[in-house]
Amino acid sequence: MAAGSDVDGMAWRSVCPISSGLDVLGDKWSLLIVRDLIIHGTRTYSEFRESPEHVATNILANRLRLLTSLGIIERTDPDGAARNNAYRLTPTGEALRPVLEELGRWAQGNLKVHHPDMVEVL
Amino acid sequence: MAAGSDVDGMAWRSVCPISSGLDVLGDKWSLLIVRDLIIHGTRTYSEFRESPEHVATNILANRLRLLTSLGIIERTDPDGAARNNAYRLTPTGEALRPVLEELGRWAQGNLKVHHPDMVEVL
DNA sequence: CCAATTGGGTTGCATAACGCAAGTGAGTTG
DNA sequence: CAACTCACTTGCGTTATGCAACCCAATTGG
Repeated sequence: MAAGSDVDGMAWRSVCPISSGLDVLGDKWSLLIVRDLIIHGTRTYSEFRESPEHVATNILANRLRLLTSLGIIERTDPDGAARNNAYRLTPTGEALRPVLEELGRWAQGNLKVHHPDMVEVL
Repeated sequence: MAAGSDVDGMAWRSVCPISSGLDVLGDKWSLLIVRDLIIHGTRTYSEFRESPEHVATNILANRLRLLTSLGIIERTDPDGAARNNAYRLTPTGEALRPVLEELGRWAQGNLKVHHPDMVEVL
């Protein structure tokens, strides 16, 4: 287990759903992976790396492993070779779409004052 | 500037609103502070500390400063003494309610399998 | 059929963020 | 006016992040 991101090692801070959602998704990268999959449908490791935020490869591999173990994403061909094997959202991951929509809407409405270059997407 | 959390030091990773929202709120504590204010209206420093997730005091002070500098929260009496001075949401902070609602909804529908003790709130 | 390339990672190490415990200092209470 | 809160700050060890380099199997080209 080289760099384990095991769902069984997940430490839940409380019984609150919001807190638990943040235990899983409360970092700067996980929801960006979900965003890319919502936009593109499927995405390979290299394609994730080409997104404008430029995630580091170790972080990317770690998050893909974690999101997979949580059932949020899955490989398009789970038995296939590593090469050319893309990721896609599971229904659980697809269910995050409203969260991203609200977050994007909030940012567009409330962050332009601090970040004027921000654009419209989704 | 003992432990500066300045909005001018904010590093935006890209022009994407979702990415920018995560630049601001993409950690395990900021949205929990917003949650407490949505639930309780106002909250003092000590009250935040009593939430079940038990945030460390330095992190709490840092996030309160950051959220204040971004205009997401404010002090109820900005000119008053530090003591008994509570925080509340600004309209920008209040606008995060749908984000938290969707996150909570998602967690309740999709995380119970990993975290059976999770309860219903909001 | 073999050398070079590409895709999908892992590893090492420096830096930054987090977490805990203890301390500080102004305002309040007894 | 001494003890006690409250709202923080500080120090320091641990964990996470970020960067660059490396690795190996599967193609691809000659």
